[in-house]
Amino acid sequence: MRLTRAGEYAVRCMIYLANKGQGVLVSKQEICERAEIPPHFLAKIAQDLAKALLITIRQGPKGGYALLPKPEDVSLLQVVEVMIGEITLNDCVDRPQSCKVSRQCSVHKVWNKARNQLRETLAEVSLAELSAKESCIPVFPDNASNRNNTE
Amino acid sequence: MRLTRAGEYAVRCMIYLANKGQGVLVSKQEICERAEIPPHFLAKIAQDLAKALLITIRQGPKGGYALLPKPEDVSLLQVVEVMIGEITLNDCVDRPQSCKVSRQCSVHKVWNKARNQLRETLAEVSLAELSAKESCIPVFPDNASNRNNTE
DNA sequence: ATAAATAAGACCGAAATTATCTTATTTGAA
DNA sequence: TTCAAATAAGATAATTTCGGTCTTATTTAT
Repeated sequence: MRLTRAGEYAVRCMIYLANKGQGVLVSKQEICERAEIPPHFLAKIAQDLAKALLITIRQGPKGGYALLPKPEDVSLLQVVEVMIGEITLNDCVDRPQSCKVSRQCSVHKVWNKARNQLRETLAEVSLAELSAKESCIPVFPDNASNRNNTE
Repeated sequence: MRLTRAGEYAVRCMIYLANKGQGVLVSKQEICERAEIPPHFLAKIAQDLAKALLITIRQGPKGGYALLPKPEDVSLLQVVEVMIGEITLNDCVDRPQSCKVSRQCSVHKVWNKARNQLRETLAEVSLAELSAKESCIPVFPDNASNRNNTE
């Protein structure tokens, strides 16, 4: 019960882009190197992010990725669920047929509460907040196009 | 990011046993049939539960499983974590080396909060509470050796 | 036109999951 | 005290998911 690598990479990629600023084009190569993501793997992840309208992709020379919405409009939950689907924690919560009396089931209720809390916690935080603070993704001086990070 | 079948089966088995009452021996067969668990799979799960001192196993004719602690002393979290290990949600939370600056990382902090909340929610509820209410595990009249369920 | 850069999706190996099967071992009862 | 019932213990196997790579196509700056 843990986030997949794809989910982890997607979060790193999005924070890196958020750090550059909305709409700022960044080459795939740069993202891969700085955020330590296998190039071909990022390509696949980026396609999912683009499909979800979280980034735009530009092909050709000088191509790359750019954050589409404003950083404050993208939650951690959004990014994660684009990659791993909606979080349910328990089969029973997702598929009523796997549990005959799901609505009344006491176990179901606990999992449902846990699930709502988890999604809420991840939904509360935006890319803007995450990239403003120190994170696992290295921030180089030349990246600070839209925000200072002097401390 | 969801509970495994093994975890789900373990919960069902424990609730079934809790319904019978602490120390009441129940045959593996009965549990399998009523809680719909593949027999050989339950055998393996039971070994883990026994190792964690949540049940006792009796071999031979008239053998079976019995709940070892009092139902109110076993939380849903305990049962789940016996099967899937300690819940961490994110690699970064579990293994400091996977994240260079884990302690200061803003993403890390969110996952850590989410993880603590999730574990807390699962820890709050005991087998006693779960088996007292309606659940996915069928309760037959002859099972009500220690509690009535007339409504 | 050409070369650079990414798209799209097939492909693949490793690991985890979800079992099942086989061979002990225990134990109640004839 | 033997026999059969019931579970233990661990090997094996099918399936799915994960993590990643590879190939071919498409886009686009120069």
